[in-house]
Amino acid sequence: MFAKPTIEASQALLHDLPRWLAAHKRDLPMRRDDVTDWGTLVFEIMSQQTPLSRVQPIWIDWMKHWPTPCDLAAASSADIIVAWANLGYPSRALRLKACAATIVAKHDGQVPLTMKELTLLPGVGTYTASALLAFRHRVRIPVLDTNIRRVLVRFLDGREFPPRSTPSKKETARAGELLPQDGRHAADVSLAMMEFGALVCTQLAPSCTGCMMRANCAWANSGFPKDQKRPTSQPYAGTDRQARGRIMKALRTAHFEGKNGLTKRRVLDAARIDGGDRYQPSRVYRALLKEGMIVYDEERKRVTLPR
DNA sequence: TACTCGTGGTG
DNA sequence: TCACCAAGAGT
Repeated sequence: MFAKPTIEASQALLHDLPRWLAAHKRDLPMRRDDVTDWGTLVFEIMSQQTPLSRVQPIWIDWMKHWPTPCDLAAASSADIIVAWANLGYPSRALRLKACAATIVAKHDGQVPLTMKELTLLPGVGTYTASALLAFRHRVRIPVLDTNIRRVLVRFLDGREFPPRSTPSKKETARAGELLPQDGRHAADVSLAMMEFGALVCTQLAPSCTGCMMRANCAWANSGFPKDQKRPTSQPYAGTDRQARGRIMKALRTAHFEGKNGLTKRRVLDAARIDGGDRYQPSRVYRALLKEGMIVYDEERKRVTLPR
């Protein structure tokens, strides 16, 4: 299922790709050496399913306001959700605050540096933990994001897409075995594969013409076979997610403008969208309350972001 | 395991 | 125009 690289393929992955990266590397403030562990962790969580171009300005502003876990743990949830702005999946903002609180409570304010401790933090999964250890601390550990997985299965296995939505143990093991022994070099290889997947070996329209990896690419050498089942794309228009987004945007705007929340009626109106069913507004409203994303003030009769 | 969780750019 | 996409995690 998961092929080992040939000598030539290994050479391409371990030497050609890092060299390519050096020539194409962007000077991102999130990658600078003086960024703290916490800054890196914030960046990785913001980057989950989110384009870097959208993350960069918000991350810069965010780190000025809340440079340490202690700062964020003490901040208002409402301010945090407003600062999260249009990054999407705003539950990540609350998880990031919970993550900060856990680091303060259980790790004396210092970001822990073991896979076990990291993945126990709210919002931190296998990818985020390994990315912090590899890119910030040069630990030799496989980093399997969607780009690296796609690059590896195309280049080594001749498949268009990874077989599962989440990496199996065998896939993770193969990715770990092919890394160079030196941690610093290994991190360069991972970052190069990630960037290469994002810029060249893309999901929809890879730039295979003139690709520097083509000679050893198993996918190219087998004629670019199309995968039968493509990754499931998620509809959005008319869904609960869109309705939730409308509510959160209305409350972010109200909070930003200094208003004391909105009436429940206004909130339910905001949730009415084309394609939604008649129960959708109240359904998503209740869900957001339950998740702690919004709060209802009984006395003032106002819906607000959580304090 | 499969499903749910936003948002705005893009070909 | 609109389906598809972008450094995953939680349940």
